[in-house]
Amino acid sequence: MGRKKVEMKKIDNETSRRVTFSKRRLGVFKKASELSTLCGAEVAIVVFSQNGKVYSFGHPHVNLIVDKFLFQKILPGETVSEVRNRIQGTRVNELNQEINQLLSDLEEDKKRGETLLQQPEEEEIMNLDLLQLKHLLFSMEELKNHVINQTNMITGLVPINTASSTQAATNIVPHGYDFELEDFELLSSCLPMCI
Amino acid sequence: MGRKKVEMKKIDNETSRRVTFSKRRLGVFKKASELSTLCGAEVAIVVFSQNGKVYSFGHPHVNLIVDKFLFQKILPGETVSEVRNRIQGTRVNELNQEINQLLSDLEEDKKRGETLLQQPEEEEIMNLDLLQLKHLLFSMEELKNHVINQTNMITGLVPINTASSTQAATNIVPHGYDFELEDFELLSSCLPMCI
DNA sequence: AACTATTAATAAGC
DNA sequence: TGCTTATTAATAGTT
Repeated sequence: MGRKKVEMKKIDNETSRRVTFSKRRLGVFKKASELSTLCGAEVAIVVFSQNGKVYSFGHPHVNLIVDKFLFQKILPGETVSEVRNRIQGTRVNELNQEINQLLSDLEEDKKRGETLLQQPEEEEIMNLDLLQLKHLLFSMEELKNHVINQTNMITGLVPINTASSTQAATNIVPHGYDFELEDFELLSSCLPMCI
Repeated sequence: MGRKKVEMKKIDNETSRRVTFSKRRLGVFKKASELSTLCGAEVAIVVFSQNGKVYSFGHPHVNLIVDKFLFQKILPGETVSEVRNRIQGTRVNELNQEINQLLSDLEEDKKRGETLLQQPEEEEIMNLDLLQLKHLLFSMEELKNHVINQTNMITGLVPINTASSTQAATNIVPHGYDFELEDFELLSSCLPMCI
């Protein structure tokens, strides 16, 4: 949609890549807001630039929608296998896989004969998430205690001391130990499964 | 971009609203995939239709990016207050708030003199998230034990029995008790804060 | 950051 | 739901 038709491959020139990123990112956000307004839908978008800078958009709010996304799969009284079965049949995964497939096919076609230099990108993400998994142990202890304490305040029970459990978590993972990737599921895949 | 310019307000006719939703949703996904391809960015989109059906898109993958989004804020050794300060200055929130503000303003303008019947929508989401917060207690226990057990398997320590902690969580929340909204932060706001 | 020549998305119709 | 076309909207290249 401009002076020239653009090839659907990564833009080489860094300057024009940045400019295009800014323009199109805003474009996607605008389209998303229109979708939300016109159709009464809830939309959340998270974008990471190549430099790792994050941009997000959400209506009514990113966090609300991300929460809903992470926990929608859990229904009261549902067993793990029931959840798995239900999720298998959802159109989400179909659509997602379909589009990712199309993307991959397209990229494959374009890359014939080209040297591909942006391979390590996905691995970096995995490593980043793994690093953060270590923090998850602490996070979960803290969050759990927060929820428990809030609950107890409402129900009038005695609050639980957070110090002990945090200490416990500290002892579980030897400092400096690096996890193996295949031993963990990612949080967003794992959390909804654990009922 | 069609035979007629469309007003930026919710489409009344349900049939055409659905058609537009399908078309534009795909449009947004396509734009997102192009952004990803052209600029080497990572993009995740989650859309909930008015009927609560969820559609998602992500490159490299929705879950990967959502994880990264939830946990990006935690850096090794960073304290809670440091995280809070750093997040305050991030451009994410600025942009997000800016666009949500524009959206709100636009809707406000359009709604002058109209009866607004879609108010309860946001409240529904809140209630849904609250319902699921109850499950969070169980989820966290299970996830914690999963992570701990995996860790112990690697480090050669004795695995922990998951039954007892799940039982403990069961006792904390009296069955049928409804939490008060203001007593909880949403998961995606809360988790990254708990170091 | 603004400006246009073009392309791309899509509203309406079938 | 899918295809077609008149039109509008997004944006690539330029300044």
